[in-house]
Amino acid sequence: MSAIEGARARARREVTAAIKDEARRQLATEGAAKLSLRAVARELGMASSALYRYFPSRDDLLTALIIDAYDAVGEAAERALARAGAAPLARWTAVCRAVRRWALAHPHEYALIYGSPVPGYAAPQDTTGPAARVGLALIRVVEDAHAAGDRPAPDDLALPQKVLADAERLRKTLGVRLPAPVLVEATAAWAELFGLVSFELFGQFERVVDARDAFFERAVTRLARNVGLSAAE
Amino acid sequence: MSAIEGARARARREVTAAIKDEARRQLATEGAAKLSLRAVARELGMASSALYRYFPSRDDLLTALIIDAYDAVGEAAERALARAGAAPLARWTAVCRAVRRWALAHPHEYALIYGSPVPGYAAPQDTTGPAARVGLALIRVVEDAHAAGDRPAPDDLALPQKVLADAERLRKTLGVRLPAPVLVEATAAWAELFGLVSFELFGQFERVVDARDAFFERAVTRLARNVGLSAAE
DNA sequence: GTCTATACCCCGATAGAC
DNA sequence: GTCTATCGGGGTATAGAC
Repeated sequence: MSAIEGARARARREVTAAIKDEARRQLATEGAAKLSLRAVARELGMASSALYRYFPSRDDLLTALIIDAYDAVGEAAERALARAGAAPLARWTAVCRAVRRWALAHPHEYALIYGSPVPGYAAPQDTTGPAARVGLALIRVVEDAHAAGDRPAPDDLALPQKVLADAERLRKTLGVRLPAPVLVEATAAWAELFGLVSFELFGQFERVVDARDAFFERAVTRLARNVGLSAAE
Repeated sequence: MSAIEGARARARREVTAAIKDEARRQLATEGAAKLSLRAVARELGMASSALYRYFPSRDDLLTALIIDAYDAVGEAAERALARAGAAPLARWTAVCRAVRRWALAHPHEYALIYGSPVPGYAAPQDTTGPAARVGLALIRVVEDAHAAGDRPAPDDLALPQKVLADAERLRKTLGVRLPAPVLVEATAAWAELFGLVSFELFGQFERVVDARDAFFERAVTRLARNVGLSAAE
């Protein structure tokens, strides 16, 4: 009986995976806005109505793809961090590079999570955890460097009360051990990192930046400096 | 005769404008990927086939919307610059603020040009001119500041040959009078600025950054410093 | 330049048989 | 859990009359 249950569960997992794989393929050709259960079913040789046993609606399939994508880029970032050495700048660069590499390898999944919101689709709460993973990896790098000593953080810019309040809240909810000004700087660097990647992926660098690898390297080194990690170590 | 021609031309311009207005409205509810000539025609009380006299295909309408959007944000940036005073940092911030303000006021047009590419749509060459306007406004700020003296540009980061070559090419094609390292830094700041705006508009700051205005202000001040503009002046 | 009509496609979601 | 059939929409694009 439990063997049968196991077989059923496995079959269900496999079909679910096949549906998501095909949906990801269609993300590339049609885009998230036009993701269609019928087209997925057609390609899989199933009746469209059968898919509703796996995903109760189109939006649920979309949600699954979004969570998977956040998890994939988050895992890429975390693995890069685990493989990196001890030098703070090298760790920072490793995470940034991993994000860009994943994005270049999965442009349509990247667009799904970091591009324009899909009209009519409202992200459920379940995506926020996976969505935070890259940011947390970056914070961890800065945190470690900071814990290892010195690094007075170039917080010579004015820091308004409200921004400070955000940072303090984040410190608590995420358990970050980092001075608020540094956390603010890290948050900005997080957004700016994705600005670089998005511009490259979404075509803004066409006829502007050709040496993409080297340009990116240089830019994230600057971002590292903004959060208090210097090259000289 | 020429009065008739004038009337005809005016009518054509007006209908064209009405089509684009309605299309922009639909951008908001359906997104660029689902922009539909039929729906536009229906809303305008025209037969769908009549629209083909104005835009030979859906993609041509899309192109018109894209060019308009680039021109609108570009003009917002340029007007902000024209109104700004002489202080380099203030000028930089004014342009950044204008971009963000326009984006917040026109989120769907912003998504159209800075969000995920529309699948199956290939941007024609005509968009590159308008697309460059914001970047050029930013460069002009740095250029003026640089021409006004000092500002040794913190180019203490390594600058590979290939990146230098890109910068030199840009210097020539755009007629920029700026040392290559500074131009590289400005290009990165340009992408990073839109990273900040996109994260805010596309929902990544949800439950992360609440004090959006102040956070943005602080972040673009940092970007200004990255391109060699300091607060102390 | 606008219309109707048409060819030929697409979709999400559900009902009910097996 | 899969199917067929169905409801009730949607779309691009063209032909040909006016």
